[in-house]
Amino acid sequence: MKKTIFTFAALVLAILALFQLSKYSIIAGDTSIETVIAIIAVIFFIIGIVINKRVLHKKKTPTQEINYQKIEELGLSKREYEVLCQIAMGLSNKEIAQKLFVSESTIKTHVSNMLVKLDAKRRTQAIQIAKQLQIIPL
Amino acid sequence: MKKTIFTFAALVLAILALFQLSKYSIIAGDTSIETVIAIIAVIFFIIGIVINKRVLHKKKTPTQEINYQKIEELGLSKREYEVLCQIAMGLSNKEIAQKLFVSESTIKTHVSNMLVKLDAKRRTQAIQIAKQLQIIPL
DNA sequence: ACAGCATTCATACTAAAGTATGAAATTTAG
DNA sequence: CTAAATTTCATACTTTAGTATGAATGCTGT
Repeated sequence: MKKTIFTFAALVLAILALFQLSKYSIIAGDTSIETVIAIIAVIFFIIGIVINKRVLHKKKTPTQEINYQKIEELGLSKREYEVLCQIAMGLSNKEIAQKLFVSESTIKTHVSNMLVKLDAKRRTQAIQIAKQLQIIPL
Repeated sequence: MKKTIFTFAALVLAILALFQLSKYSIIAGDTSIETVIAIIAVIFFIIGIVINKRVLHKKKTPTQEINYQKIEELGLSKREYEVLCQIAMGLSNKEIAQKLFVSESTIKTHVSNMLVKLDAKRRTQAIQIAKQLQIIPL
């Protein structure tokens, strides 16, 4: 954060200095107005690009947003969605049952209902569809 | 493409007009040099940001690079890798067999060998591991 | 209170996935 | 050319996945 403030301050000072320099150059008559304007234009053009790049780089966290609205549209219940996520993690029904502290048959019920709602024939297809619909993280 | 050329031409004309305008304003004496420079600076700053945004937007194709070296490290054969990709697409063994014009038992063999090499217990886990290793597209 | 939904579980069944083993044909690299 | 690896396929078997049905419990909104 300190670095950001320092950089910003330095930038402002540099710009002010540039302004003064350009003014004196024009008054002194050894530089045309067009040249000064062109230089200023190029410099700020570059500054614009650099700052934009910085900003975009900051939010370069490809955290795939989850489409919660889609989950509701599909009518997926909380439990069904939990099971779907565990399936995507590569767990078996038995493992999911242990993780969620329920019986395997319960998981089977959830899986079966979830498959119908996602219009999938297999759990692997459910994973594929869920990723496409962006309802589970990549 | 025509739109790009037209936009670019319009931009250049606008800039030239701006230059002339600023020159006359200064000569006429009803605008200070500082003001003109400031306006130019802001305009080019914005132009820089806009152009940068356009360029970055073009290559906004997050085409996940596939780590082919990793595939070799794992000792996955061409066929095993093909099968892995089809599994990730959500296909069953039977469907994969039809797609690759071989018998289902052949696919089973490939799957079994692939699972060992990926150190996975199930095909869903294989998908998960393969994504982590970036050997299949997201 | 009660209808509706989600969650839980069981049993019984079918289908798909995965393992093990053996073997033949093909490709590839030395 | 030969050895090693790949690809192919089959059979038999075990395990996991998925379907169908029925039922009990608990929560929620009207």
